[in-house]
Amino acid sequence: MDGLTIHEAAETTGWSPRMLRYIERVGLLAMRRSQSGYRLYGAEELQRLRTLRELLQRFDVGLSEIGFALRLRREAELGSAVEAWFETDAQRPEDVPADEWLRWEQDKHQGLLAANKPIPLEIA
Amino acid sequence: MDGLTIHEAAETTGWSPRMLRYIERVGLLAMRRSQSGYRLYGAEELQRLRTLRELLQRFDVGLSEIGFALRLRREAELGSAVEAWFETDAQRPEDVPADEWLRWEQDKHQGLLAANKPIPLEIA
DNA sequence: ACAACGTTGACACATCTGTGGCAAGGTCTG
DNA sequence: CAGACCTTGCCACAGATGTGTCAACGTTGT
Repeated sequence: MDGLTIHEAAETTGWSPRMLRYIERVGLLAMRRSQSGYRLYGAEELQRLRTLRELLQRFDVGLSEIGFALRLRREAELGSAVEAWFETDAQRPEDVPADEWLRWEQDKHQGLLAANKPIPLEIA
Repeated sequence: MDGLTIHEAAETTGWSPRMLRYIERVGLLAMRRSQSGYRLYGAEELQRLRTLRELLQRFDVGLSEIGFALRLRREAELGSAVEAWFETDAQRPEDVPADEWLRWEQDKHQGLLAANKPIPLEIA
């Protein structure tokens, strides 16, 4: 029985057992299982879980977002489509007027929306 | 006054005026404004909005997800941190047992969770 | 065999996302 | 100047995310 049980893993990683199952459920990590179906956490898994935790806290992102990043690198079509959409404003013609329309203090404090500065769209 | 108004833009792009404002609010596109503050939509903007629409429908993703993709390419640190997290299972030692633990039919029908097949984590 | 722990599934709840609608007030046009 | 349209802000609401807890049932260790 090599590997910690879910409670032990929870203690050393900072996640709750509940969340460890959830992380698996949303598709971020697939733990290996004992024959009877118990999840087994080895050194790698534990490390990875800790790293994930730091990642989320450091950048204030959610599991679903990491999940999307995973989708981006898994589904090539999606990746290039998104890439293409962003890229569309790479070759900008020179006629961007003195842009003021950006009083982007909006409600940054309110938190979550508009942490991204928008892509300035140049006219045709 | 070059450019359509928000209602006109709404009609030709398929978004509602409400959503056009929302898209701006979440940081995906910054429309240029008339001196009095009206949003102005030119050919480029319209095209981009249509493309965005297709993108979301084709891959069933949300604005927030595109927003995150934007963050990924804007914030270099975030990007590499996420990349690094995924990469950690690139150089896998050869001892992956006959992996069964993947009866990933879970509740795929139930919809949104686990559309991602999880990263199989190899033991140490 | 009994306690301690694991598994999935369900109920619950706060917060966020994506929409709509409405109010109060500014702008444009006939 | 009146009507139509714009702006931002707020209320509302369904569905998703992130967590907790509890139930019903299987596994393990002493």
